[in-house]
Amino acid sequence: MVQGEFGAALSVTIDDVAQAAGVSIRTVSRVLNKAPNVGDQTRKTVLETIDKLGYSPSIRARALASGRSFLIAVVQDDPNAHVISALQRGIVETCSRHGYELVVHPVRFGDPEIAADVESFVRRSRVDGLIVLPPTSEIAAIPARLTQLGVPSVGIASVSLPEYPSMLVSDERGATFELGRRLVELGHRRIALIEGPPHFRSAQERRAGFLAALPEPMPEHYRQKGDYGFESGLAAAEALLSLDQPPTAIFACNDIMAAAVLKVARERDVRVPGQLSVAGFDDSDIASMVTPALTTIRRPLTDMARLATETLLAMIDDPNGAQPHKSITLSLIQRQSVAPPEKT
Amino acid sequence: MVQGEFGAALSVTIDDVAQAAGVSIRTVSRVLNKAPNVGDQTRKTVLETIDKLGYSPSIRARALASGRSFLIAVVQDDPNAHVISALQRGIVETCSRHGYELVVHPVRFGDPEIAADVESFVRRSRVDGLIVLPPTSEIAAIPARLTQLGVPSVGIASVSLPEYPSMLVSDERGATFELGRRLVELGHRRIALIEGPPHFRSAQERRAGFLAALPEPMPEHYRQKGDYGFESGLAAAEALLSLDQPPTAIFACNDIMAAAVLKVARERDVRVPGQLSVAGFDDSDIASMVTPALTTIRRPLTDMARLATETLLAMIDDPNGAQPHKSITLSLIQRQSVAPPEKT
DNA sequence: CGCGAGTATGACAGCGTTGCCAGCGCTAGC
DNA sequence: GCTAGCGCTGGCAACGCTGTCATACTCGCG
Repeated sequence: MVQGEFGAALSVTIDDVAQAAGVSIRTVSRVLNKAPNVGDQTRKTVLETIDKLGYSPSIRARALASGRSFLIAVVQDDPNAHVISALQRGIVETCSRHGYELVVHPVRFGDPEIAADVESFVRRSRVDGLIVLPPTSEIAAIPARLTQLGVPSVGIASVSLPEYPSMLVSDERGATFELGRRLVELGHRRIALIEGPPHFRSAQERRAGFLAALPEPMPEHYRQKGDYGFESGLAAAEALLSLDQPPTAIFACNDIMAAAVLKVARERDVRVPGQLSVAGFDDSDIASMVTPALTTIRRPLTDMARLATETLLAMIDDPNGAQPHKSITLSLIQRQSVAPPEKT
Repeated sequence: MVQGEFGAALSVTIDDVAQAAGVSIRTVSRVLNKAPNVGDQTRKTVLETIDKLGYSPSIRARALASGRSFLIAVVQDDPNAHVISALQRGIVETCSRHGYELVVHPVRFGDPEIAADVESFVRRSRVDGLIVLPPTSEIAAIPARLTQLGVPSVGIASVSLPEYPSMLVSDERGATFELGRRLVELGHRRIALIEGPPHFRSAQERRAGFLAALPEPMPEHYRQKGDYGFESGLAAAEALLSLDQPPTAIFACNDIMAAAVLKVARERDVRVPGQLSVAGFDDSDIASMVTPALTTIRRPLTDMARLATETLLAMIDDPNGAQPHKSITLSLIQRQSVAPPEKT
């Protein structure tokens, strides 16, 4: 057993510490867990010994003995690196503040076995709780199974699912409503929409909020289907800009498709925002990199992740204390891609 | 104890299975671990019982008993969501094929305590091995400590560090050399460079390869400092395009800065690729979303991650079998932002 | 001066698995 | 016919912690 703090052997155990400090392992354990009823002098001696031997407790053994693994997992699909990465940042940060580690478990949204897959993952890894990211968080079967297993979970989504013991709901509908109203206020009347994948609840929310803000129903040919991918945005933009009466404003349900609109507009010499206003959703990196910079809607992803994680850890600490679903208001980021329509 | 595959209690243990199958727990364990010397009939009975009870072994207990946690970790900074996410995808995929889970441990590149932080993380979590992503993989103190602890690690970087028991080295220098030569072949003579952060080895490599390809030394005022961020790209592009003799080609050391060049060029009505060719590095999502689409260099990130993970798992299985460092060749992706210079 | 209550510590038994070794029955070899 | 050797199985002791309960000691109060 190597001595000294640096490079101490990985195999220093609680027994070594107890022996060196002249106390029982139970007392060392108490010090480690900041339990009450330890004498000041004893605590001091133990801490010094721990330091001297370079001991760190084995999370494995602790897990087995205490029934808690100090591991939480994040369940994610990854259609959008920007979103995942911002969320992960908030989760990990909160985890490490509380002595937890984060395990990532990617899944595929379309997989019919997805709930079974998550269940088997939880059984194997024995994580203490899960955070489920969108769009996977829209699948009710997952929280249903987790609750049945007695494993706490928090979902982050745009709609509230009763199956989740706790959720963080971002009000995407409200935000797109606000965006829609803003376009109308600016004087736009020929307003078009590029939708997200129809089986995503978030896409439905964004559409519903936006449409509700318009003074009259949107004509069918102004509603284009998209799948959040760049190619689909290109196709939709081509279709819209080829119309006899092209729109003066387009809301694409994410920034990637909005970027595609900008590209098509540029190729066709349609001036943005003069002839055409364009708005996106997500405030991803590209929103400020394209020309003109995109007006878009921002979700405070990292903060949401932090909040979700705090909630999850609270549920783990107190399995009975109910955690309410919380709603998050989003903000409209105004940049250069939206302006009043030019007079013709 | 609930019966049936779906929703079986989390607390079915190996004892329950052994009892139900009429064998000892040791035999169940053997079946679980695909150990030899188990009778066909016995194995069949045990497997059926496992299935019937919906049993899955506790990774925690297994970790304690076997000395292996079946957890590996990825150490990452996250300057670039695209890169991290592509790498993570490859790692996780390989992990789950081999029954491992992935723990993420984010760090900050500039943190002077970074090696100590990683060490303490490893001690606590007792992961079986680590994959270190760039740019953190350029810090030699990290593999040095890990090796001392006896924990296998694999680094992914643009340069080979002898401290790593195994590395995956992407030949960024070779790739930017090729890009430089290509620009020269096209007839460019006034060629400029926007560098990455000087303390990143990758940035040094990209610069060195590119400069080596040019027929003569690059004038100082054509070499602009950047930090891989969009803002720094804007500033560098402004400086370059304000020169009396502006360059006819700019290589920005990542796509984000290259996108910034495009934005500035557009604002100044500099035609790309006619008056100015622009190249980036990474082939990130935005490379194909900007107008014109960027010529850039692609690292096969997901494949690299898979390979690194396979290597790590092999090292875990056989701690003595040396794993050589491997070099990866990168490919030049030609899009619309590069063309021969216009005759003047 | 005795006793109850509170504080500090330790002994012991798990937690759910695997490592190690012993032992069973059977076959092959002399 | 006896034994060595092999295939299969089980018993027991870890692995490094925490939970629970017991114990020793201290203090204050009637």
